[in-house]
Amino acid sequence: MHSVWADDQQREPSVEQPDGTRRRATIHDVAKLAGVSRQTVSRAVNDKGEIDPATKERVLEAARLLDYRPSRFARGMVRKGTVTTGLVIPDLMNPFFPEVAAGVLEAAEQRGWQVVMWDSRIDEAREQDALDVLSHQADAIVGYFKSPDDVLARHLGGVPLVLLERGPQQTRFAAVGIDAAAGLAQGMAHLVGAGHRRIGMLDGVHGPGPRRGAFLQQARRYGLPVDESWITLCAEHSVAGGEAGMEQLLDARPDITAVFGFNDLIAVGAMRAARRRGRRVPEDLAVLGFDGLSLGELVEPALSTLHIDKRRLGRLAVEQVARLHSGAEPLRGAEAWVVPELVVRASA
Amino acid sequence: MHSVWADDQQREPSVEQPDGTRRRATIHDVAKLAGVSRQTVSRAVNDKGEIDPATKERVLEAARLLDYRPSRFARGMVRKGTVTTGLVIPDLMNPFFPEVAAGVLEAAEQRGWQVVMWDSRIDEAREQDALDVLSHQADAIVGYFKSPDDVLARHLGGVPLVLLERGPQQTRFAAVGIDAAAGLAQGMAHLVGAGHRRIGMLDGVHGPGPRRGAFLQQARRYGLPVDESWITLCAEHSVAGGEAGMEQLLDARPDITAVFGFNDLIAVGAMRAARRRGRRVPEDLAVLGFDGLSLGELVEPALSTLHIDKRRLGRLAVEQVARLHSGAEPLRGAEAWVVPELVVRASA
DNA sequence: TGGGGGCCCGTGAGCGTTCACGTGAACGTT
DNA sequence: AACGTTCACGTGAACGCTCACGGGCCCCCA
Repeated sequence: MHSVWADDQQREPSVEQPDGTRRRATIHDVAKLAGVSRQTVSRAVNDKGEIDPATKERVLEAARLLDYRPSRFARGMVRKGTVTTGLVIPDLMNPFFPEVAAGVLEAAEQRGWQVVMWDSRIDEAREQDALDVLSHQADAIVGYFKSPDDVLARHLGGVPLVLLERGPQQTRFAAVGIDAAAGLAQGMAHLVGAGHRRIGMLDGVHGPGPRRGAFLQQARRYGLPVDESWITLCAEHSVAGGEAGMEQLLDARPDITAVFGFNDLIAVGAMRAARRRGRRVPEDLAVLGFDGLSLGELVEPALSTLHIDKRRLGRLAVEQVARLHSGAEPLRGAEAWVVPELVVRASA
Repeated sequence: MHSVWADDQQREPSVEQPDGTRRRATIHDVAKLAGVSRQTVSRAVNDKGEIDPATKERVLEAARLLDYRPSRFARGMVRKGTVTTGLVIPDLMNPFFPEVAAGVLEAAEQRGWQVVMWDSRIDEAREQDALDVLSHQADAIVGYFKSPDDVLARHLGGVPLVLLERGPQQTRFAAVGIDAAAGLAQGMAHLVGAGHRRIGMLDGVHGPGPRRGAFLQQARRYGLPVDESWITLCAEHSVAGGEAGMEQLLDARPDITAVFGFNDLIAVGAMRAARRRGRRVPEDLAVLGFDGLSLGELVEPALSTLHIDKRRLGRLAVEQVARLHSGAEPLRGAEAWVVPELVVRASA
């Protein structure tokens, strides 16, 4: 069976107007061409009952001829219930975020919601552009944002927002967080248990955050000779960033025996840089990551890491949106946190 | 400065109706509360001119009180120009696709378009669900689809479609393809140039496609003792799939000296399986991938691969959409193809 | 022969905005 | 004193669709 659709859909506008310009066909155009009323056209395209099969076919033929497609706006006006949420991701190249996105998409699909996605590329200005646009087009927004609360509020225009990876004390918006403290408790226990006391950290670009805080807290707890000077900032959250950071850290603290990376990418970079400097991993230097990317299993040696369930993070965020949407109180505290789980492989 | 927004936005509906139920506030509610006309409210929220600063403030205050947000549907009705395209990705866990998506998002953002995303998870039914939904909500759709043209057309309802990675001879829709032939010409030349003649292939789940075709063509060209029996299908496009496939291929053809993987993930799996079997890579077995994922640089040995510019692929797809949208002829042939580039690293 | 009940189909209203006007007041100009 | 201008704001219409009706028509049974 040859379908007319596939051929006709390539040309865009379809109805000639008095002034010569072309315009998308409306339900009225179809009705006129088929010699019926708008309502009958509506019945045909939405295949509801109460229509003669013959006229239905005639109407559909007319619709095909005019390349008619119902306006989603007009439809949305009268049929309530299409929910769209915006999703703002900082960096699609970092394998962490696609997985979070997958969780969001999965949960959204289950609820019959749609997700319009935006890549802020770790740029604060683009992040605000995202808000400006999405606040007009979405019923709620979830995502990663660097901007402070008041800036967000200004660009939000009253649209509900769910922040990813911010603790309740860090924002007055609804949020879904990662329990860095619980994660580092496991991680540091493991490192210390293996005899390490001189432990460095490669922190992310944003500087002091929960992960660094938890790291220092654990260091104090075990009485390690570790303070801020054992921490190096990486210029970017990538393997290259980790390599550069590690070079720097090794210069500053040549005597470290273990290093904790802000995320797996950085940790992998750290391993590479260390080996280039002639240090064996894990014998001379243990490396612990954070995130649990699947690429950690692929590198040599396999990366020990604090694994977090990224899909769950995304699903939780959608859950939060649902609560805001229904007027319920958003989850606060432990329910809205995902706690990392130590995965011991070869690197530490 | 304390913003009212951030607090109020948490509760959802706002206007009490005669029957007791609650309803989202409309521009009319705000107008009534502020004691002005709809038009003045419109002027205030869109901050256009011709309004007294004092009344503007009064109106905005009323809007805040009612948690008023303009309906995107009503707006879309009267203000034309918001373009939304649907993006259907088969598997967000495969690092290849997020990068394509990044290209799509980038190009869409430049044009001021929005992208609603859908993860079909390599499921043909979900793929059609995606079409059913997106055909109602998007002005065009781009993505990966397994379904044949006529099925697609049936679920498309006339919405323009741009297929990713299908050659012009494989579909009557607009498409953006990968020049597998050109890629494999480089790849096989390299392998043969290194002395290999017994070359196997780990193909993807979908069976015979352009990559396999090009592989066999090159094998014939060089007169290699290679036919379909040197090809093993992998159950999934993942490292695990590649490992399993490689086991099988080594059983069937223990004498191969090189193998070409359908994609990098499979190729990495192949390397791992081969090494587990005691074969050194590349000395005993050369491995060549396809895709150019950045994780290829991270594994041991680093993966040689046919690199493709995935972002460009995404950008091209948006370009195609733009053409369809403007009524122009879509790109056909070479302009709509991205050609792989051989990147020689350690594995081959 | 009248009336009840399916079937098809059309009509008006309304969804929430914005746009193109129109209006009245205040002010300055000749 | 009459008139044009500017400013601040309001009024009807239109956007494209669906929903709740209402109205013919034909058939069947009393």
